[in-house]
Amino acid sequence: MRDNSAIHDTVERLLTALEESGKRRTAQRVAICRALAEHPGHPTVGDVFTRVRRDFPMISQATVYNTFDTLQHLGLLTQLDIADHDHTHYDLDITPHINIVCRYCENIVDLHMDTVSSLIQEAASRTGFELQEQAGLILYGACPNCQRRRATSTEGANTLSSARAPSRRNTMGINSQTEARNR
Amino acid sequence: MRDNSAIHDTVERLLTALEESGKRRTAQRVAICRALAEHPGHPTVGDVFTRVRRDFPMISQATVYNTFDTLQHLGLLTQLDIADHDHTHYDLDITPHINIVCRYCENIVDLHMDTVSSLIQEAASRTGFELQEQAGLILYGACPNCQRRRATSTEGANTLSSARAPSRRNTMGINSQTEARNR
DNA sequence: AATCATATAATAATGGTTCTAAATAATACT
DNA sequence: AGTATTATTTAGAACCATTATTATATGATT
Repeated sequence: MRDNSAIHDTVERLLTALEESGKRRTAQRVAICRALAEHPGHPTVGDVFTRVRRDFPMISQATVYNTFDTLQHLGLLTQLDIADHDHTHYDLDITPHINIVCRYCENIVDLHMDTVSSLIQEAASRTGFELQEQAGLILYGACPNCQRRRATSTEGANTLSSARAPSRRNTMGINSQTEARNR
Repeated sequence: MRDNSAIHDTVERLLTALEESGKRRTAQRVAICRALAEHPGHPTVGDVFTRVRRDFPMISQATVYNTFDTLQHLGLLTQLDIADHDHTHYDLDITPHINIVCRYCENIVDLHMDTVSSLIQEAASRTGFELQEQAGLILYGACPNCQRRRATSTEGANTLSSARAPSRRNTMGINSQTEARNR
């Protein structure tokens, strides 16, 4: 979702779905969908609002909230309520995956694993729930950088160390994305 | 965690940990820990505050917030930020499990599965994160009751139906906690 | 009992999100 | 085209869970 054609495709996918559900293709919605698609990580309403306002100075925050809400109900956007974060994050990746959150730098990393989908299916089977496949599971911990940064202080309890240091980064399903902290 | 002796043990476990960390065993903290242990589900600050105030009319909400915060930092309490819920929930169950939330009635059900722990370990291994084992993963969906209640309306998209109807059902009252044990 | 650090209560402040009503834009209809 | 109708947006107020503040109270220590 980095290069221009991919961004354009994503924007069109969102807008087409909006129109098919009876919503109108307004200039504000186009701008909001574009800002969403261009954002590399897990944007907040504030992130998108700030970006859209550059081209659209009169836009209201409520419009961003409303558009996010609509996209969410269409299943195109997942809401991520992350413990201790001031703002709600959103995720355009609606495939089953894990969002891993660093407790210290608040970065969010995507991890795609086949087992997530089967875990959800088994959970649905055992409980009788209809479960959202799109849900991004959230796990909390300390990222490698913050582990090093805190290496001299006392080791926190109830954490699970990784078996090995990762030999390579940003490969496989790992989508490492540094987000500016919105405060 | 239902009968009196189990509740008492839980309360003592919390208070002992508080004291070992240098905190005092005050009457307010005893009452708060008792209310936590007595609650069958995933209480909010308001739940505990309301309960404690019956025996302790002068208690302040801030005391509940502060005690929860302390217990959380000791790893004895997990914070559950559930999307679209007005209040933050808390969970005394610090074993790895899944919290399944109904989008319609807002009930929360616990599901313990062996695969959760291995999923977390694999995620840690792949990303280099130190991950909290205690984390309760959150999944969203529709509980069996609400599925039936909505059977006549349009089927929502992006849901995953369970393979079979659950063999045993539990009453889905407010704050009911279903314990689906892994065997 | 005096001292000192910690804990609590009461209340104010914060701020993300939601709500409201009026203005505006887009579509449908003549 | 012009008008009616409906959806959308805007601006700002309101909401309310949570956090911060501050004075008072409590408990441990000597």
